[in-house]
Amino acid sequence: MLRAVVGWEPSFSARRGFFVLITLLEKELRRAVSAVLPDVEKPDVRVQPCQNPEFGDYQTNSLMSLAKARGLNPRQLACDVKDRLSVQDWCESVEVAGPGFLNFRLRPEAVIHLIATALKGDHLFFTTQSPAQRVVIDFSSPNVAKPMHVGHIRSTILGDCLARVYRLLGHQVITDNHIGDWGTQFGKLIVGWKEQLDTEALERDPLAEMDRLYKDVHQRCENDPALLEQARQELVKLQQGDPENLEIWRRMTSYSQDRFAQLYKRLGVKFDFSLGESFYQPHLEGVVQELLDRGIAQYSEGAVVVFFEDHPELAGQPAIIRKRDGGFNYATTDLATLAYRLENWKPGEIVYVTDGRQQLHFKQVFEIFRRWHPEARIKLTHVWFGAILGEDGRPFKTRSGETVKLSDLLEEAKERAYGVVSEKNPELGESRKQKIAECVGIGAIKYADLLPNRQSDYIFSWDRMLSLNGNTAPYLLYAYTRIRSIFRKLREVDPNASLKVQVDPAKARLAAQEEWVLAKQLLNFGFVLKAVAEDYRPNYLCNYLYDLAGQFAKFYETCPVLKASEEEREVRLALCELTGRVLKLGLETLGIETIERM
RNA sequence: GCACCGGUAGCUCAAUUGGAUAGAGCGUCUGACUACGGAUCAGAAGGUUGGGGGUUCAAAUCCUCCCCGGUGCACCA
Repeated sequence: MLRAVVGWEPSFSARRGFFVLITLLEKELRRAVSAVLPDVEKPDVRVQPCQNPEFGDYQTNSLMSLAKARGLNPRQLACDVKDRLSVQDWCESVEVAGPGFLNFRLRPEAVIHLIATALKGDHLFFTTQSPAQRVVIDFSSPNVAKPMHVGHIRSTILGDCLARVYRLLGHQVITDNHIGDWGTQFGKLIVGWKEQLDTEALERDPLAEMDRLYKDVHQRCENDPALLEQARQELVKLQQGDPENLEIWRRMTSYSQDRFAQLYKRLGVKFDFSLGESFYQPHLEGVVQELLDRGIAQYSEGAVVVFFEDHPELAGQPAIIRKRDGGFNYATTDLATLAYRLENWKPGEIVYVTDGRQQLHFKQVFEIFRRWHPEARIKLTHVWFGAILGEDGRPFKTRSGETVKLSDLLEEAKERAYGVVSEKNPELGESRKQKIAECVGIGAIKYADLLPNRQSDYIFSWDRMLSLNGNTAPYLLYAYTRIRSIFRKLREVDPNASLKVQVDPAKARLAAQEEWVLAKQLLNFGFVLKAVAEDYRPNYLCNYLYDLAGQFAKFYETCPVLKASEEEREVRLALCELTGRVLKLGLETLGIETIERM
């Protein structure tokens, strides 16, 4: 590896597919650590960008924890490892700093090389992960006969985003919408349907009509035991396969699915499967019996229950898998679902995206499943999120106190975005304004949802999410349109300019500070995508894109592109082009569509 | 009562999970050549990270005890 540098000739060809310098450095560091400490198996070494450019471009802190764990002098270890490193292809210096940091300073040639190869389309600063995994992502899960509301939006947007990230990184993703299409609510719904269905209203807005029926019967049941009993009877008949009730159920499901499909289309969300709760009904009896047979479950107070007395966190909180009346509940369904997925799809991981209130439920289900299938090598992950609150800090509701329907929310987003676009850019044609409003409005909602740490509650604010300043979808979309505008203008300024931007790595220089900073930010795209996948946290990507857009804005202010000399223009156009590509792909990965003008 | 999650600038949120000087936006104040889209950019002010104690080279982050808030805890999903 050590060799004289006579004209810079990268050895990347020997490492095809590695376009993330951090990954290369980590690999080389692991090799060096193993050389210094031969008994360390697969050392856990992580490299990250320096937050303070004075220290360098990348740093590792891992040697200090490694030294600590082994009672070594951390600074000495850092020096030893440094001596064994051969990273001169990519770094012009490696320094030991402080108690044992290792700081790397990148060679400009290496950065230029990555810029040039990215322009050619060889990569976009990330690599697919290997080995590829098969991942099932379970999200959205609306209920039949109820309108989707804000409660579903985070699951839908977060789950869709995670699916996109995993796919981008080369994993095989199966998305499955576990629709709530079976359960006790159908007793009341069928009573309402038979008694007072308004067919016109049903045609107009089926979910609103079914919601009305349910609420009406539900309310009357409060002080009408006879009606409640009637609802129970209808439910029993449905469960026993009564043709009339089954037909009503089918129609309700069908109406709901149509309506869900409209919303998903508007949101750009797709599912590979929509296997609802009803799909698993035939399996539930067997699940309970098997858990009883194996001694995992037992009878208690007439119900079938699983206890976790030896489990510190779950002790005293049993899970019911069959009710005293013989009915099953959602724990049973989730267990049957898990078994089905394991057997038919053989995934390496299943990710459940739901709100935080279901934490206990999934802990129980996962624990039962591990007892039931101790041999299964599968990672089960509950990706949970906090609530959406109104500006008063209480659960997000309409003025009249109703939950906000998702379709209304999307429509309002579009209207508000339309207002902003019309004000800023009144000369645009009507259809273009409509298109922009749709993109900006939906994008703003999605972005506002993905930006906060998913585990915290967040306050929903139209003004903030639609602002053109700050960390918002409109700001990022605007940054993208400015880039596109440069390329439109380029053809006016220089009709002969090639549409395909290229740089000559031998001649190109990142002379200005702003160019250098921007280029290095581009390089970190892959690092961030990986972090998003590891922690199931799209907000890392949001923050990365916001930083990228901010660094582009500074570059744009200080480095003229079209007015620059030909030599300068080449590399600046390259930075514009690649920033545009990363912004576009990054936003797409968040589920947000980009536009050329706004 | 038990369990889980949170408390960071006036407000809304970050902080690559133990790293170097805790960062953005809004709001407040001051600036920027007629400006490749000003829907922008630069700068200032603003902090004992709820409080105490501990662990160590290093703590918003880990341990412990309090205070405050949210959520969940046997037949709804």
